[in-house]
Amino acid sequence: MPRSFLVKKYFAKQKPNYSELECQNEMRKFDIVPYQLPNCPPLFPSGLVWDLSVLPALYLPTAHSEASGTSGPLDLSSPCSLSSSASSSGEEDEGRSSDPPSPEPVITYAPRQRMKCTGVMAHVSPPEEEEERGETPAMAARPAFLCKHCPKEYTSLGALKMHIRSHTLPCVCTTCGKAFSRPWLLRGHIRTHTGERPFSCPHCNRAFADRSNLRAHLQTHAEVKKYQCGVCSRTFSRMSLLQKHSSSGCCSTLG
DNA sequence: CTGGGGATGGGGCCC
DNA sequence: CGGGCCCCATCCCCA
Repeated sequence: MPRSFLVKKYFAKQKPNYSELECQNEMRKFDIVPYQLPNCPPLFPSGLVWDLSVLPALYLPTAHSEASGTSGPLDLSSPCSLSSSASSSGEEDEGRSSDPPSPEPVITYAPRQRMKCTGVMAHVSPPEEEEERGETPAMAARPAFLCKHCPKEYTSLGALKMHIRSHTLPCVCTTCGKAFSRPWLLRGHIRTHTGERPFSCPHCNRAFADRSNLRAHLQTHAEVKKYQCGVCSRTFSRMSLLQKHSSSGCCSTLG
C-alpha cells in the first residue's frame, strides 16, 4: 500500500537537525500550520494547504496483495542482506542531518498524486486520445514502464526498478529472515534486534530507533500540535488521532 | 477509548 | 543511473 501521498518542498539542500528541532519554538520557526479536517471551518486559513478530500482514496484496498520473487527482465533480486553486526556500518548516516535548518524555512504541503494498483493494466494511449483528455501529445509520448508484478506504471526505468524492489524484497535480515525492499529499511529493522536507538529527544532524552518516530514523539512536546480540529481547536500529534476525533462526532455535532 | 511508541513502507530528491 | 537519505504515512500494539 503506498503510504506517501504528500510532497514536501523545503530547503532542498538543508537537512533538519533533529537535535535542535524543538517542537514548540522550532515548529513555529518552520511555519508549520496545524492541519484541519475538511469539514471543519478553518482556523488558519492562510497556511492551510493540506487537503483531506483525497483521504477516502487512501483506504482503498490495493490490488497487489502478494508479491512474487520470480526472475525476469527486471529481476532485481540481488541480495543485500546485512548482518546484525554490520548494522553499525550504516549508522554513520544518522549523523548527516546535522546541518542546521535555514533561517526561515517554510514547509509546504500539497496533495501527492496517489498511485495505486487499479487492477487494470496501464497502457499508452494514442495521441489523439490524450488530446481529447486535455493532454499534449508530448505527454502521451512518455514511455511507460510497467511493473510485471502489479499494474503500476512509471515514466522512468529507475522508478520502476525502485518499485520492483518492493516486490522482490532483496534485503534480508540474517537474524530473523525478514525481507525488505531497501537496505536502509533493513538497517532500521536490525535496530529492533540490537536495541540501538540513535535518535534522542532533546526534551526528555528518550531515544528512538527511527527518526520518524522521534519526529512523531516531538509532537507530544509541542504546545500546538500539528493536526488541529477546526471546530474545537484541539490539536493532535497525529493525523490518525485527529481523524478519530472527527469521526467521534466533534465536528459533526458542532459543525 | 485515547494517546503514544514501534515498526515498516513508498516516492522524491540529492549525490 | 543507483544508492542513500529525506519526509510522510499507516498499522499494530500497549499503557
